[in-house]
Amino acid sequence: MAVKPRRSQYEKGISELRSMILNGDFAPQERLSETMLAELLEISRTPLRQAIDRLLEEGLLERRPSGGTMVARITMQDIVDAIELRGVLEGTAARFAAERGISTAKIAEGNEILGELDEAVFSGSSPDFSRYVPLNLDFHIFLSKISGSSIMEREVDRAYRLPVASPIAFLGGQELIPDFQASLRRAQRQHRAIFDAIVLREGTRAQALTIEHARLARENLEYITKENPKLAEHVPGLALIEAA
Amino acid sequence: MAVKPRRSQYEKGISELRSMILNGDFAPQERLSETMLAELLEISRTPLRQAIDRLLEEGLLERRPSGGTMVARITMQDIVDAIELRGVLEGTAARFAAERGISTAKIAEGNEILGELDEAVFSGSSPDFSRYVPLNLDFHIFLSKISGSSIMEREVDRAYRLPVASPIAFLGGQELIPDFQASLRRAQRQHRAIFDAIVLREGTRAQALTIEHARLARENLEYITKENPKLAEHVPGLALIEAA
DNA sequence: ATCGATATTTTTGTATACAAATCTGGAATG
DNA sequence: CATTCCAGATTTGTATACAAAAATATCGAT
Repeated sequence: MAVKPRRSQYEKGISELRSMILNGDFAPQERLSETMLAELLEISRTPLRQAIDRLLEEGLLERRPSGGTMVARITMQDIVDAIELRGVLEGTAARFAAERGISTAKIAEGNEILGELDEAVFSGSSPDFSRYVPLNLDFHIFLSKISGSSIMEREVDRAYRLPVASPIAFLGGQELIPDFQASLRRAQRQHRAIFDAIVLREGTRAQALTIEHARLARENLEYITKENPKLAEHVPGLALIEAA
Repeated sequence: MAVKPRRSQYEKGISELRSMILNGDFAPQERLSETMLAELLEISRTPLRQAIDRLLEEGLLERRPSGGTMVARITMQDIVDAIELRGVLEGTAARFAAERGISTAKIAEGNEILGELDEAVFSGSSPDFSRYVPLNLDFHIFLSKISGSSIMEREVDRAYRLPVASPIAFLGGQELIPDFQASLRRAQRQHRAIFDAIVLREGTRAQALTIEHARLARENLEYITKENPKLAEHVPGLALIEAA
């Protein structure tokens, strides 16, 4: 781990500041001074300010009325809404793909991913999380790509960066959660149904299935908050939710 | 016009650079050097770079593979997609409003705006554009506000900044276009239908009507490109569309 | 003349200095 | 004792200097 990845200070600022925020390193309402942050992250104010601008865009930071920035106040409702929004955008991408049609090459590519996901989920006695997680992300990215719209592709990608809305947000420490095994199997059946609808050019169905698929994340969210709050530690960003 | 509005260099950079891009002041593929732009806009590179970052976010600028930035290549399909995306987001906001219900105060506020829009559109012998345009924007902003979701409000607002997707994109020089008068009357009837559905808590209907409402912009776009290309000058940004 | 290697110039990324705005604490005043 | 106002100290916004990287030009060899 001694290797320094040699990325720009700006990127370093974004990713380090983002993980500090998600980690709950800053008190709510606390004014974050630029000089303090620059010292903390060991970068100068110029790239730091770029990083701050970006995290303001993402909604992780908020401008304070008096000037200056602070960690955004995120409510449970915001997360539910962000998940729904992701579903709507992914659903629109799926509808576009169905309406516009996809090439046989893309059909093959989709079947390839789905086949590997089947392997990961159904082949052993219990799902293989470490294989599932990257493949699941692959499938979701694939969905946005086959929309045939660079605008949709960009906006779906952007929705993944909203707090706790990413399709892998709840999969981080999930090897620890036996209760989520059934959820994974359901998810994979939904993946197949979505792709099936797209291939059959059934846009409305593809869209509806995709929106419903995103709501699995909401179920996971509700399970964690109501049944097993200890798991919240494994979901980055869930810690900073306001008590509401 | 001697008064200097005393805004920050950063905001000045955004708005001036944006209008220069939409104006077609830069050749396609042309590499935009920071020093050149800084000189042109009479601001230093620091706020200029912030402005560039912002316009990259908005999709008006693109990073060149070799480094540096250039004006984004926007196709007609991108604009159609951006309009559809706006419809989807506004439609989701309308669905949220219907599903979650809105207060009687908000109902009154909506009726207020709709009443004034009726005045502007139906009272005289022909619609009053100068009154219609700001009221129309008011109604659309109102829609996102009553969604009850700050996330949706933000994302709808963001969609308005996508190239030529704003609900007022085609209304700039519209007093010159008699053919659009009927379109305005249809739009206002749709406004009423959307709000009616929201008040009646009919989420699916509100959503579908709102998406269809956005497609009026697509009709206007098609009219301009196919029937009356000269009008494209009045729609900022339409000039830089690739010939496809 | 063409290609490739090297030198020169330009361009971008980062740090830092400075100025304008804002905040904070406390003294003076009612 | 509360309030207003001011001075000092932060803090942010902007300009600029410098270094690293990239692009471009130059020149020589084939």
